[in-house]
Amino acid sequence: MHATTYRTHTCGDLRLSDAGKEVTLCGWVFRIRPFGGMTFVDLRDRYGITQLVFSPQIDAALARQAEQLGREDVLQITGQVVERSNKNPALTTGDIEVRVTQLRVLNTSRTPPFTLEDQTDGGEELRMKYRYLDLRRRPLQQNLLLRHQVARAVREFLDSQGFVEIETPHLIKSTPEGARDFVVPSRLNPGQFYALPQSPQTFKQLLMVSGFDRYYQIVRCFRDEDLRQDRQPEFTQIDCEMAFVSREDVLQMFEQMVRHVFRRIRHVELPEFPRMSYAEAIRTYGTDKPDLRFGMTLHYLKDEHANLLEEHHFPVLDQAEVVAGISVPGAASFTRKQLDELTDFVRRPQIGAGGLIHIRWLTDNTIKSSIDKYVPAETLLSYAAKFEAKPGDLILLIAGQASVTRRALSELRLELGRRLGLRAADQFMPVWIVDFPLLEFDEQQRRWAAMHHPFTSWHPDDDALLETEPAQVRANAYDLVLNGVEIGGGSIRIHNRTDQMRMFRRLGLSEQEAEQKFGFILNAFEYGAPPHGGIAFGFDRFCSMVIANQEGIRDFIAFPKNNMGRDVMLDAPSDIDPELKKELGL
RNA sequence: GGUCCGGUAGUUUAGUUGGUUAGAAUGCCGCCCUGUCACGGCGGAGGUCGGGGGUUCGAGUCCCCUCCGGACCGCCA
Repeated sequence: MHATTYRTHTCGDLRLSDAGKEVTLCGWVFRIRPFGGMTFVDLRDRYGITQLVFSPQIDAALARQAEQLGREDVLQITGQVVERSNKNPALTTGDIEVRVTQLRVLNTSRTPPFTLEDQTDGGEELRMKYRYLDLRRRPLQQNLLLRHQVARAVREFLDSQGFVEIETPHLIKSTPEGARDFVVPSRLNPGQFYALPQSPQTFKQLLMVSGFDRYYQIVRCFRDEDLRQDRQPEFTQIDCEMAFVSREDVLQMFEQMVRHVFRRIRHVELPEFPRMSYAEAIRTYGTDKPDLRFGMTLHYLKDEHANLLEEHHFPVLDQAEVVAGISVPGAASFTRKQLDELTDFVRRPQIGAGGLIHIRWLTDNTIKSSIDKYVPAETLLSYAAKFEAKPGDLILLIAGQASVTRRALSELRLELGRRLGLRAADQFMPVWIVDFPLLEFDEQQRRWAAMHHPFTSWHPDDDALLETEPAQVRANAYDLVLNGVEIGGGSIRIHNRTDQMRMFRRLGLSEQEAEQKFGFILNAFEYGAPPHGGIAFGFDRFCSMVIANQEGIRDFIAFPKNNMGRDVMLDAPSDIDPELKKELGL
């Protein structure tokens, strides 16, 4: 199948049944084991590794030549497939070897700056600089090969459901709202700029207006914001939109798509996708992207609505807006050192809790707590009971401002889940988060901003609240969360001019601004726009979850940027020719 | 915009309170070795301790500035 004028087989092809054949292989020298006289070479390509034998008994001159080969030299060899006397069960080709009779060095290699083993000795920076070498390593090859399979499975499913892949432009118009745009100067229109799309959002809505009632695209998107382990300035979305659908239709369709991919790639049947409201997620997990692989949910002694605390004359508790915590099963035996570490963890500036109160409910039914000076044991015991705790459990409490406390507990829960091995790499727990708030108040800009995006429709029951109680309006939006990672999100869209204008007005855009920035879509809505909605998946994240159940995405992208948005291999971004700059009117 | 961690042979790293010639592993080079598969044995070369400035009799080590990398907060509709 992979035979060419250069080779008859790949390095992963040959089996015992091929013994006796004369074959020609091409590949890279992976490891070389010279003995006096005979030399073994592991020849590698993306299909596998085949052991070559050079021996004085076959060709003395060739055997001497083989001793001079270096790692990563590119070879073409011809020889006879023979059964091995010592088989290697670790290799799929381990039953055979090739006794080489002809050797041609197609190209030599300098010694690579790091080893190309599965566990490389290379540091991050070096591997990025020599990305093409890093990509020779098996783990990264596997990632990219599987990424290709994920994309295939996605297309296979969507094609089967009548979706049409349509390309949309990359040179578009900069719009307010959302992330910072990357811009491209226009030579033909000096002083003016295109923007690169943050997503094809408005185009896919226009395609709905055009009647392509099932659209998708695996498409590059660009956002000029700071990077993270799971965020790149250019990333790939599975962008989807459907006309004549309700939220239920969209959730059903894409639950099936995700199931299909997991079946194809992981041979895993996912559990049913439960639904959870945004409010419930925040209350019980402290986050809108809960990891449902384990429990340890949040319990409240005091919140915005109720106070179960007694008066303790202990300001930390008495003055807190929220007092909440989690019960850690079997952790009452944690040492002082472990508890101190957890305290430091929640007090880190990024998390910002004031401190951590612990209540250890020992197996002899006694209580040991950091606050037993202030709170009597029987009261602590009654508090512990509210956490569905039992003897042997550790209760960790945080008191303070509501949002900070919830976030700290959410992070603490994940950290403990990690330490206790509750976040299993082979377990997948999806959940749809629904009923997000439509709007959130941007304290810096002193205005309301769309939580999802400004084209999201709202719950009909909340229509009257848009102008009066914006914080109370529920969006017709949804996120798909898998093991604590947001892998997709979407909404049912606004599809008439009147409501879209109400939204823009709510966001503080004047009639003129709305017309100038979004006139094209407002106009389109006046020509028979159908009800529609959709979803977009972060394809890189989706792949990293499907393939490895991990959050980082760089190892699933062939040529990623570093955390300053630089391509260290190309050394981009860089200065441009002053002449070019002049032509562009910069 | 901010916080934290790191930068020492090609590579990954150790380096005590500031004190003799900066140590190891791996890779590389040479010699030996005919069944290894992380082959093995012996030997060798390889360092502007990221850069600059300062403190000191003396700085890899302490201080200041700076560059680079990583993680995170803000930000990411």
